[in-house]
Parts: sequence; structure tokens; C-alpha cells
Amino acid sequence: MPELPEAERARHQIDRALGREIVAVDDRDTYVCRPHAPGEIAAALVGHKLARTHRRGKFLWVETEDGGPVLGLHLGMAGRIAVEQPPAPRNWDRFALDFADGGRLALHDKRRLGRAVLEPDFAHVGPDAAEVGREEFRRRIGRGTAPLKARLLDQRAISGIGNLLADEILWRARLSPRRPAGALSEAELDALRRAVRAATRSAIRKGGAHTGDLIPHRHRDGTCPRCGTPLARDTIGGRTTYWCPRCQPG
DNA sequence: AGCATTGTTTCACA
DNA sequence: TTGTGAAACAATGC
Repeated sequence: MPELPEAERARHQIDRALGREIVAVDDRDTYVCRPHAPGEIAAALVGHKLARTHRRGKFLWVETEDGGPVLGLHLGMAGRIAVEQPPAPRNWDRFALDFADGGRLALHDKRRLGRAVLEPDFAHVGPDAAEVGREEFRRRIGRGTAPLKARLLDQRAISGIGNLLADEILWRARLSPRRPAGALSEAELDALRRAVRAATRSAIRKGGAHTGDLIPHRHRDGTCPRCGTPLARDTIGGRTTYWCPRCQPG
């Protein structure tokens, strides 16, 4: 599930747990908590209270009160954040904080590609896709020979766009996912940025990246919801890509 | 059985 | 050196 809209939703979940004292931490999953050893995150967090949540793209982090340790979280391919008062015991809770009031914050993740880490480093993560300014967007996206879709998925360029959102954005902007990123005009880059913001905000409002207009048609035999042309399908940027060959030529 | 998957990182190669 | 693309990672569902 998780792209930028789901990460934003997860951030709101974490907000519900602010101010409560952490009394226990389940950090036993050494893959999700790598490179930390079991107990390391627990030792750092127990006794602290979560103070403030942040998000850049799909990356989440939480400050603790009085300048205490920072906890970084990532939902990976299938993660969710759940904050529950009477903690419902669940399978697939890969990481969890227990609070003094009996509540629990859990990273629920069937796959184990989610991540919990202390003092996360975002030096290599680009600006948030919904916040990036026009000039910086032109500079970071409109360069190189990589296909446009691959560039949108590159979290070092801008962060937050995943496979579904990328297809939705390119369809809205009427741009081919195969176009070399550096070949776009400034006008095309500006239009693309508008589509990024519009699709992202719409997805946050509606509840997820899967709510896009193109997404229900993203399957073999799918047709363009705008013109009815059968959608093209190929692997671009390492991911399965659907687009309308008529609306998005090139 | 085999392949695909809404993500990220690492490695190989031009 | 830089940029790009493929593979690895873990686990599940079709």
C-alpha cells in the first residue's frame, strides 16, 4: 500500500500517541530494525515520550521530548501503523511501542520490508514531492537520459512517489513514461509538477494511492478512462507500468 | 509452479 | 566518476 499518501496517514496515526510515556519496545525483528541489535532501540526509547512527527516522502520520523532519541519509521511495501488503546494482538507486528496508559503503537507488516531505526539519516532523500518548488523540480527531474517514470520513482530526486502514483501522475500530465527525463521542456516540467501536486493531494484526501482515476484500469485488458484506448504495459524503471499510448504518446 | 508485488539498497556495467 | 538498470531482500497472493 504505502506511498506518500499512506505515509501521511501513518503520520496522523503516530500523532495520536504523542505525549505518552514509552514503557516497552518490541525490537526483536533484526531485519526490520537493522542494523540495531535487539534491545538497542528499546534501551534508547524506554522512559521517553513521543513529541513530534515528521514526514518527507515516504520516510517518517518522530522526535521525543526534551531532545531525546529520534525514531525513524518506513512502511516498506506493505506496512501500516496502528495505534490502539486496548492493543489488539496481531500477527505481523514487526515493531511496537507500549505506553504507560496501556496503548500500543505497532508497525504491522506482512512482508518485512518496513523499517524502524534510531537517528535516521535523510541526507540522500530528495524534497517531498508535494512540497518541492518549481525551480528545484525542474532541476531535479528534467535532466539525464533515464525514462521519466524512473526519475519520478527516484527518491533521491524527489521523494514520495511510488509505482501507482507515478502512473497516475504521468497519465494526468499526458506524458509518456518512456520520455527521457532530460528531454522535457520547461512548460512540460511545470505541467508535470502540477500533476504531481494534484494527484498527491487528491490521493491523500481520498485515502490512498489506489484512489487515482487510472488505477482501476491498471490491468491487462484495461482501457484509458479518458479515451477508451487499450492501455500499454511494460516494465519501466524496474516496475510494471501502464499508460495510454494515445493520450501519452512518445 | 511460477510470477508479480503500492519499496529500498546494493552491485555491475557502460 | 557518474548515471543507469538489474538483482537482492522477505513474504504473500494469484
